[in-house]
Amino acid sequence: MLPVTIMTNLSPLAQKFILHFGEMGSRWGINRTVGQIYALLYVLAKPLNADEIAEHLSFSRSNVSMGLKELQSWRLVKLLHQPGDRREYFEPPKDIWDIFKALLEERRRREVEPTLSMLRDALLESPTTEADRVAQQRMREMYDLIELSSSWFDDVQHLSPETLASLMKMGSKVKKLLDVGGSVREKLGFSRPRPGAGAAKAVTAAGDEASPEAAGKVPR
Amino acid sequence: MLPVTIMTNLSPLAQKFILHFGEMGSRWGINRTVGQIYALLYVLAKPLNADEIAEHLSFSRSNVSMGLKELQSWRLVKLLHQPGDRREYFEPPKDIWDIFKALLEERRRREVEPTLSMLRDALLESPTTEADRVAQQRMREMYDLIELSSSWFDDVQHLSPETLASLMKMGSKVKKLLDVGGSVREKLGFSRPRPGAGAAKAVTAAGDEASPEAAGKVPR
DNA sequence: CTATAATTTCAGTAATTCCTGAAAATTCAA
DNA sequence: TTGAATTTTCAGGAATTACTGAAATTATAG
Repeated sequence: MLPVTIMTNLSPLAQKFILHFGEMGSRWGINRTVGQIYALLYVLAKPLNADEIAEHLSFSRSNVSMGLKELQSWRLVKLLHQPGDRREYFEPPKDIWDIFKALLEERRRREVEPTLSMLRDALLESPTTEADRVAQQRMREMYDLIELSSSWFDDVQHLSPETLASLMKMGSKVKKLLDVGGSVREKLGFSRPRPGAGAAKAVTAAGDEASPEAAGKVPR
Repeated sequence: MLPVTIMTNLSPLAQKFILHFGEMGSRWGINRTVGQIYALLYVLAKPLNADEIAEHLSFSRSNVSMGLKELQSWRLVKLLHQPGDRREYFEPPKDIWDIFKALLEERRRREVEPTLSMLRDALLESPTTEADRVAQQRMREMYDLIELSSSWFDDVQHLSPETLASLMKMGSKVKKLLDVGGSVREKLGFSRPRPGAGAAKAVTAAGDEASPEAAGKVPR
């Protein structure tokens, strides 16, 4: 383990960063190679072609090719060309917020959408036994929560980085906004939960019944 | 692959759920076994002991033991005892919100804390070359963003499920609260960003400089 | 205590995932 | 077109991770 990878032409600082991303890769659902390629592009902050990457990290050319494909599927690197150079160059989106959003979006798509879809199917079946009735009850709790947070995420994702940053800095203080008298909230149209936008379903725990059109695809 | 696992005494509905969690396990950073054990405990909605789990899923007893240890480390199952029974029983937290929070919390601890810590170290070093100066600049952008979202998460995590659900249902409408005249915001003490609570640092992109005490451990 | 039930550890093997080099496919300048 | 430059594919071996059964450890009823 840790096969003393030789990284040519990289400062100790950059190496530390790259090795860390390699090691964390497995926890993040990408492999060592992919993590290191991404980290390299990120710290060097300039477009590199596949040969340069292979050279820096001592990976085979084909490994780099596969890694870049993977990174592109995550939308974590973009392909570009240098004038007068036939080779493909790669770099991450320059705004870190774009990277952040791409990461969360892709993760939801791969890690939660399939489960949501499975749950939807399972909830459409008619339970025959008591055990299945209980099972569906549990699945509905899970479905409601995932659906709620998923569409919340979908929603705030379109805010500008500045707005998002402001909201985050407020932290749990947003709670107080819910507490201020109804006047402000009514003005903003909070009398019923999130009208319009085909989004969040009712949360079982919170106990407020959704309006018919908001109840969505899964019958209750 | 898919070794036609025989699951004894489980309805097709439960089986579908369990198999899905097994398959998704790898994407979620746990393995098939662990995913299935969790799913089993979740759908059956009653405490089971290790032998029962092994029986249901056709796993070896030792595998179940390891899987349960893993699930406990994620705080996704709790150990309990049945009166007059010496064996250990397991069940997930009954409130789905607790499960949700445990999951996010543990994920942050394993997937982002180490990176934050690595970045902190890297930012403490004095860059010698221009390349290192650039590298540190990139690392700082990453550090600021992760630190911001991480402490935001830390913050809202303590809200009650009901409050969280309300906020989520508002979705991007919270933005409007930021837009209403300064009067309300001043009342709530938003004149400077998140005073108190040792939390969010400045966001480079948002361009507002943090006050000295908010700048935190990493010198700028 | 002792005996037995229950759980954990761990070495060995099975299964999976990763990585490489060689060959195939694609692209594009001339 | 042609052919050199570039990228992709993929079979096979390397490395890693998962799983099992047997042995060791721990817990507790008697």
